Amino acid sequence: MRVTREQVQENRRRILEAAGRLFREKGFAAVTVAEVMEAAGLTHGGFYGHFASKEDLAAQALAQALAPAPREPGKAQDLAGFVAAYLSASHRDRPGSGCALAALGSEAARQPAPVRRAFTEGVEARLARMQEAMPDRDRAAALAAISQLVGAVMLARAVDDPALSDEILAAGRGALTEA
Amino acid sequence: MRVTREQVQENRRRILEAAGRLFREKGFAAVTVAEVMEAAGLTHGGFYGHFASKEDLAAQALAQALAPAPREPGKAQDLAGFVAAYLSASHRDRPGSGCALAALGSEAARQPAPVRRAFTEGVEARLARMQEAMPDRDRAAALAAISQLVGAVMLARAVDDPALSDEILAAGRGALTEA
DNA sequence: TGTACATCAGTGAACGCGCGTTCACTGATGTAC
DNA sequence: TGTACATCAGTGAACGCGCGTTCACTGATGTAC
Repeated sequence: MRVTREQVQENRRRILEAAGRLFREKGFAAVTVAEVMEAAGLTHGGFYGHFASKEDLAAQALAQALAPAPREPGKAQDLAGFVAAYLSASHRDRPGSGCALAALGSEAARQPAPVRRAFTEGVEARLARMQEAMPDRDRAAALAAISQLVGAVMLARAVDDPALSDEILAAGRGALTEA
Repeated sequence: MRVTREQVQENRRRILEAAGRLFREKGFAAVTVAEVMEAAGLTHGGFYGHFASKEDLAAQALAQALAPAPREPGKAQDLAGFVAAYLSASHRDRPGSGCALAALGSEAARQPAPVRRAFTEGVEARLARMQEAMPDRDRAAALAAISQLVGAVMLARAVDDPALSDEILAAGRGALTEA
């Protein structure tokens, strides 16, 4: 059944949103096209009307997931607050709505070119933000901070010992706060 | 054709070695049992004589890949040297023989229990080593250093811009050397 | 030590299943008049 | 504005393929005597 042009755009948006969440939760390989479409409230057959392939979806969903959220104008960069939120148990426990760099980092290196491109642009966007939040430090310090954040969340998620997981997050907060 | 008991052990060793390399290079999902067996010089049918399942192989291969290399006795811990080697282009470009934490980190969080157990033991072993290399710092500092190292290599591999990739590694070296 | 037989590691064909992708069809939307 | 028809987004069955796993078989090893 045909659908209004507005509904087409809304459906596309829902597919991308569901894909972004599912990829972050389960990884690229474990998510199926049918699963994404079902999460978006559609059937799998219509998928190829919106995207050329699963790879195309992965690249676009990653790009959207990593697109910088529009910053409230006038709101100052708050490094301490950002670090606390990033290295929180809540972020660790909700990868689906969290940072895609930490959720998909080691998988991204093996993805086809468009996916790596989206990932790289995400790193660059986060770098720009981090530099704004650390105006008295150089670009290298901002890059190191991003590595620290991403590495800590990734390890905190992978480890099966809750105490060690909490310790990893706390250690990251300590390292980035004292610096 | 039956094979000597020594050959059985040698074959098992080769399967684990090939699996450890392939999993780090391609990730858990992208590696097939047949591919591992072929890399070990065998045919796929014999696999289940050695391992209960692909998951069992993943857990054992990861445990072996993360087992601490026997340290040369008397050799002092050299933090600067370790950091330089870990954050080198050579390590970045050879995941198959590199650190499994960086190669499989974000995927490990979604693996079944035995794989996560092996990963966790790997983190603990690296933590013990790192603490020996940083005798004047506390455990949290060692954990933060590991997060920094793992995060930097992971990002350096995922990014598709060689200059940015080099920059990420250099930033990590700077952060861990000045501290 | 030599021999006969039992064992069993490895082989390769086959099975079942799930996945990405395709396609004929449906029926509501959009448009020409 | 109303009507007839063309368009096309979405549906769901089907296809092809690759993968994990199983299994009957082979033939060299291991062992009992």
